[in-house]
Amino acid sequence: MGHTPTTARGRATRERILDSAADLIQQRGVAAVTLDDVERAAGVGRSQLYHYFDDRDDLIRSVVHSTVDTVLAAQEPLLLEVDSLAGIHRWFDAIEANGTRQDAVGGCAIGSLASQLSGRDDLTRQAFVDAFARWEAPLIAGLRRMQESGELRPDADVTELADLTMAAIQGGLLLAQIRRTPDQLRLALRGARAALEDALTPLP
Amino acid sequence: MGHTPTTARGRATRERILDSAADLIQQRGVAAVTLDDVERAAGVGRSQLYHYFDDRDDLIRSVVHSTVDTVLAAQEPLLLEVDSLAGIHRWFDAIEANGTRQDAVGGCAIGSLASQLSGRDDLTRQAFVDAFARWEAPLIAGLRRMQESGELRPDADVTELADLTMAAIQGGLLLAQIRRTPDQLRLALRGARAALEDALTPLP
DNA sequence: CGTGTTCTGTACTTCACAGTACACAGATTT
DNA sequence: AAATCTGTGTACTGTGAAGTACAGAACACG
Repeated sequence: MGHTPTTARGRATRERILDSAADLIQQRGVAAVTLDDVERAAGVGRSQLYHYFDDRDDLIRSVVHSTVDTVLAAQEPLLLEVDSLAGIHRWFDAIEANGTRQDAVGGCAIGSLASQLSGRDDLTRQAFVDAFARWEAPLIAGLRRMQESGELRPDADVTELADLTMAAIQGGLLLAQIRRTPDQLRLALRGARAALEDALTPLP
Repeated sequence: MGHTPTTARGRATRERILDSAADLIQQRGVAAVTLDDVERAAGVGRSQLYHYFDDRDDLIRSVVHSTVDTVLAAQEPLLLEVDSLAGIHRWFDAIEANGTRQDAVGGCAIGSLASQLSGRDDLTRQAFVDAFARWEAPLIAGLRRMQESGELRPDADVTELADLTMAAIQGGLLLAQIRRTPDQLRLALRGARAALEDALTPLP
């Protein structure tokens, strides 16, 4: 785990390392980033890296955790609103808007990391399983509330609907990343929309 | 490009190298595979590698091409049948069956490579753009035939439906890879199914 | 202040891995 | 069977990048 900084300066340095590393990794991929690169980008020396992190792997793991936290923190306010079809549409719109930002055409930060690292060891893979579970949880909760309020059919499987939605997001972002055309995400979400609307209680 | 083998033995060796490299990369990811690993797995010496390939990058590129060809060749017979809802369902079923095979829980061979390598250079990224275009082409053609025969609504955008379907496949395989639960793919495809059925001509 | 602690800069070591050199073997042609 | 091309085995070199050593600066607290 390396040393946890106690002073403000130390915390700032650790953050700077983490942010620089996350940026570089996002741009070039995990394998193409060296510690020298991170040092240069963060403006720190070798000793800092090994002061705050055990080794390269520890740094990568820390980047994974920090990336997951960042993404989920950004999603949270919108995800908590998901308890009606309108709420879902607002969430989708936000995701699409976010995916259309120029710098986000690098795909989903979590998804990219996941496909690069999940083959590494089971512990790393588990980190991503957890990340997706945390991401999905508020969606499942919202869908369940929709079911209780009668908006969603009682026989609909909310877990499966949530899984399907996550898959659409990930697939859409992957294609957007490859094709460098952000609207792939919008199209991908159309499928999830269709499936969700199918599960609505039919109007009387 | 390295030397193209002229004898049967040469071709066999080149194939052996390519297959071993593809397997290793599929299992561990591009970065975690060294030339020594490939040599051992293929049972060849260093000189063979540099006889048939210019350098490591050339080998990787060749693996990409060969992987794309393999996947598309496997898909082709089913994709050509896609010109009715029943044909689509048969194709989906085959994809699901394939994704459920134990060794395929490593996600989509093309998708995995794409997210690892598309950030490298534009030429490599373009290879994946082409790969997905080739994959999608017969699907688009089939949907168009369905439109001409009246099975699909005339105002449906077949390209968008195809994109949406590809995204569902990729997202489903990514989640399946991370969660090691093959049925994520089945769920993901349910969204595509819903969108496709929405685009059918309503029964009179 | 001064003393211990946290933090930082630089130069070094080590090693794994890509890439090279070169000799040997097996086939094919005439 | 000589000549020559294609293919193969092994041992080597060079380098880039991870990891280490250690001295020096900034800071906390008496």
